[in-house]
Amino acid sequence: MSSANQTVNNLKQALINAFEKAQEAGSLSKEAQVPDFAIETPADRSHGDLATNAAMVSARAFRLAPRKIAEIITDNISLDGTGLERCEIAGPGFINFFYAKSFYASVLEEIKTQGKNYGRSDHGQGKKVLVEFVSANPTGPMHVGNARGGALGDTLASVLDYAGYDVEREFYVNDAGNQIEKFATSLEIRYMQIYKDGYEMPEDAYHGQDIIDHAKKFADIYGDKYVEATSDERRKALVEYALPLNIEGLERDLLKYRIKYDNWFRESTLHNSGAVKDIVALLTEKGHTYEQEGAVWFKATAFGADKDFVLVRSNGLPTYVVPDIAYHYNKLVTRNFDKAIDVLGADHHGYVPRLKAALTALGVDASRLDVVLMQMVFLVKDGDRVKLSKRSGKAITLVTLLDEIPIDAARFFFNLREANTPLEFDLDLAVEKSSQNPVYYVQYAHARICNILKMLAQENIKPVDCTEEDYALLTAPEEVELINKLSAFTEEIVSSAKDYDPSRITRYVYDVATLFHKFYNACRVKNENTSLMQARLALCLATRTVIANILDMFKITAPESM
RNA sequence: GCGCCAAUAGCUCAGUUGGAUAGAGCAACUGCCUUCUAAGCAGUAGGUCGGGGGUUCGAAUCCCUCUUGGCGUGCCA
Repeated sequence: MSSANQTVNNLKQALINAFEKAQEAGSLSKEAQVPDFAIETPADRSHGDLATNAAMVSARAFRLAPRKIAEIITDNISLDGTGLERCEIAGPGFINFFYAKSFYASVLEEIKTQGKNYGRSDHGQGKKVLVEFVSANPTGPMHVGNARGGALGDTLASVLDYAGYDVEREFYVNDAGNQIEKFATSLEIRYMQIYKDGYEMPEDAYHGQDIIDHAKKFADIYGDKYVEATSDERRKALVEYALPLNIEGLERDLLKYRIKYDNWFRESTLHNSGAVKDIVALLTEKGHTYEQEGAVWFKATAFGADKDFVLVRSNGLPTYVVPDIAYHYNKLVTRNFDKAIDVLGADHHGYVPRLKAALTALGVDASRLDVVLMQMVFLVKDGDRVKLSKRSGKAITLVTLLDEIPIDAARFFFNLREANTPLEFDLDLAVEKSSQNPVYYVQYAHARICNILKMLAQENIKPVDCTEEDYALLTAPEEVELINKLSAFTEEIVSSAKDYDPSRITRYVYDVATLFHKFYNACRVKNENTSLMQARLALCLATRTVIANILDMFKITAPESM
């Protein structure tokens, strides 16, 4: 447990004790129950390091003015052993607490001891979590939305790992169903166009250049062998040729994006194993389906969804939802993950209640499925939005994007905003090597620290262990604020994991960098006073550890010089 | 029509789950390098938190309502 978290717990207990003591002494009514109160860090740090609203929220219960209660509490509280030094009453009845000097020393010692593990916690209790993200259609190249999903999902998985979950990353390959049929149709027409006239691409086919390229290369290998074959044979051959290439391509491109999956889960396995059919049978067996106009419907409204929906079309083929249900059943029941987390585009939001309804009907606790919805990405170039269009085949692909901007920048920028808000991605800013570019700003802080160490090492000055007295010399506001920030790291990760929101960490590391740059400008590390210099070196090392751990979590490089 | 999400400084966004004087970064202006990286720092200016009601000690935050925008509401995925 981190020292910051420890201190909060200590304070909570000390406050509870103070209430009890005051009640026993008769200063506060014995009948009244102490309500839940909060301990937080004040927005304005000059108010104190920690604050509680305990007096305010219990005003009604004790029928006393908040400030009066605050006085009684502060008279009765003992801060011994809490890591806090003193407290004072302020404003409408806040009680503000100030850290003891030893707190700062303990933070820096803790970071030093834990090193690469600083920030990790057992919050997740080793629960098994499956994070599924990107899962782009293997029928074509990935687009910018997939790039956001990739950065978000991969980083979220890392955050959960840090927070103590047992995490697996998974890509769901839609290698079956209607989309593959459409893929086959597109390939077939492009292939036939090479040899014959009169083949037109339907409006809803895939019009991208990649389909034409596949058809050409296929023709290079097999020539006109499939022109006279039956359409079924032709389509099968084309798909068997092109699909594996596409899937390899996805894997290769994502690897370049520094994303490595534990599993590539094929939709086709669910069809082959009979799992898809079983879902329909199971729901029917339980009496949750009915037939109408030749189709099999699921009574989703009985399980909280807004509408019933079709499971099996009148042509006998299942809709896309059935394999999806089978897939999530597989995640939560067959493979028994405690949690399944899906990172999806926000246009899927209507589909989530339906999937959950089906899981509920199957007797699965649907709260074990959490969906992170991701809003649209707008690419901005020269101050204008570049409109993305998937249909035209002219959309900017993930590969093109990564050719244009550094991967470090992409992974950082896509985690700049919380998932559920539209994201403006400034292409000009992402390539800029200046202070305006937040990823450079953070990396620069890391490089600066490395440079200080390097310069001092040249003068044979090396970091040594510090005593409490050495640490106690860190009293400048810039030093104190930086240490405070570093102490909050573990809690920050836990919050980020709870909210499924890696962007909290992005902002956090930016704040750390800011506070470091301020410290750097205000306090010279190299110093006549050896004790002070060593204490500041320890602070530098601790800062570097935190920044490096976060960049590692984000799979962004931490340069030693820039 | 119904449902989900959003609206905060000129722009892009935070706002610790209802707390203290609403904060950053860009853009604008003014300063700071003979001393560890100026890819940095300090400062000035910028606000009817979309509008209107309500809840209470206290609201950007919760409830209602209206306005505007995005998305969904397929026997497409």
